[in-house]
Amino acid sequence: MPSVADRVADELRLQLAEGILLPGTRLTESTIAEDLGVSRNTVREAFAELASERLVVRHPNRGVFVASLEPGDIHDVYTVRRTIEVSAIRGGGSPEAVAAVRAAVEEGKLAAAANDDEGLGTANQHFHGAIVALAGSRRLNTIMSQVLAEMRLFFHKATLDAHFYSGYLKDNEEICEALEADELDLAAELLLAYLDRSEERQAEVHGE
Amino acid sequence: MPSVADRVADELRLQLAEGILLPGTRLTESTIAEDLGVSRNTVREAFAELASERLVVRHPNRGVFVASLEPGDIHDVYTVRRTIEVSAIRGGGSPEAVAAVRAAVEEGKLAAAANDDEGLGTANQHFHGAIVALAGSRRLNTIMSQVLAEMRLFFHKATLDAHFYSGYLKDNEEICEALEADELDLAAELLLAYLDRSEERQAEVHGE
DNA sequence: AATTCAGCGATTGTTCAACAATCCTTCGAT
DNA sequence: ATCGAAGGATTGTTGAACAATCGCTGAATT
Repeated sequence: MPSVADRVADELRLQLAEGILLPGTRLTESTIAEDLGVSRNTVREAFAELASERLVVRHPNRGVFVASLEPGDIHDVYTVRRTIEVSAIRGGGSPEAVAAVRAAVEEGKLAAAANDDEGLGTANQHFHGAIVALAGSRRLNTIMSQVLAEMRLFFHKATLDAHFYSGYLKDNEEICEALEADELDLAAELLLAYLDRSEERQAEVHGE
Repeated sequence: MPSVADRVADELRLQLAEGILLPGTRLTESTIAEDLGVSRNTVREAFAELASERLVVRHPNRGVFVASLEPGDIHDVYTVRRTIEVSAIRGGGSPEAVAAVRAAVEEGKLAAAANDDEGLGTANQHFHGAIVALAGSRRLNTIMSQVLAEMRLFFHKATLDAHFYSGYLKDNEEICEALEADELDLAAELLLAYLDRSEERQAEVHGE
C-alpha cells in the first residue's frame, strides 16, 4: 500500500544504511529512475523525503549527494543525542519500556557471542532507540530514529575496527542495570559519559 | 534563487501561520497550483516539504490536510519542548546567546506596551527559540523551529483570549534574570514550571 | 424506510515528454 | 598558462495524460 515514492525512498535508505552508497556520492535522478524503473518525478519526491531526514543534501541545480558529516556535524549530532537520551532516561519509563532496553542489551550480547559485528551495531542502535522510547513521545522517537539513520551514514568508516562496539556492551549493561534499579541519576550519568566517549572516538576516526 | 517549490512551501507556511488555513482544511493540489500559478508537480514537492514538518498530513489517495493536533499531540509537543528547552538552559550559553534571550524578553515588553497581541506571540516564540539556541546546535534549532511552527497551527484558537500571553511576560523575565545570573538550575526549574502551566492551558483551550 | 451497491465524478498517484536554466567541462584564443 | 566562450549534461519546472482510488449519489432491494 505504500506509494512508489516511499518505496524508492526505502530502497535508497537501505542502500545508504548498507554502505552501498557512500557519503559524497552523487545521486543522478535519471539513472536512479532507470535503475528502479520509476519516473524521474517520483525519484524527486523520494529525494525530498531523504533530504528532510538529512540523509541527502540538495545542491541547487547541481544535484543531490549522499550527506557527509563534517567534524562539526558529529558534535552537533551528539549534542542532540545527549539532550534527548539523557532527558529520557532521567524520566524513567514504564516497565515495558525498560524491558525493551533490557532486550536490546541482550540482543547485543547474543550478537557479540556470535561474532556478528553488524548485529552488534544494530543492537546498539536498538538500545539507544529504546532509551528514547522511555519518554513515550512519538516525536522524540522519530527525531531519534532520524539521528540514528544519520549516524549510520558515517559508521561504515568506524566499523572498520571490528572491536569498535565491543566496549559498548559493558556500558549498556551498566546503564540498563541502573535503570532497572531506578537509579536514574546514575543511569543518566553513565549514559552521558558513554556519549561523550563515543563522540570522542567518532571524532578520532573522522577527524583530520 | 530559492526554487519555486520552496516559495510555494513558504507561501503555504505563511498562510498556515496566519491562520488563513485552519487545521483540518483540505488542500487540493490543482486549486493551489492554479492559485499560485505553478504546476501540480511543484505543489506536490511543496506538500512533501510541509508534510515532513508535520504542518500537513497526507492521507494516501485522499489528499493532504492541514494538521490538526489532538490532545495527545499537545502533550507530545510539550514533551519535546521540555526535553530540549530545559536541557538547553541547563547548559548556559555564550554571552551573545544569553543576550538574544534578553532581547526577546524586551521585544515582548514592547509588544505588550503597544497592546500588540500578535507581536506578543512572536516575541514569546523568539524567547523560546533563543533558549534552545543557547545549546548552539543547528539540529536542535531546526527541530525547535519546526515544533514552534507546529504550535502556531493551534495557537489561533488560544489567542482568542487576548490576555493569553500576558502572564508569560513575567515568567520570561524571571527566567531570563536567572539565566543572566548564571543560576541555571533555578532557570531550568522556572522554565519547566512555565512549560507545564502552558501545556495545561493549551489542554484546557483544546481539550474536550 | 433503511440498507446495499453499482456507477459516476473528482482527485490523487504516477508517468512521459518537453524545454529553460544552470552548471561543469572542454576547447580554443590570447 | 590563463581566460573565456561554446557544448553537453543535469536539474528545475511545466503540461498533459492515464490508472487507481475515494466519496457520493441514486437506484434497486429488502
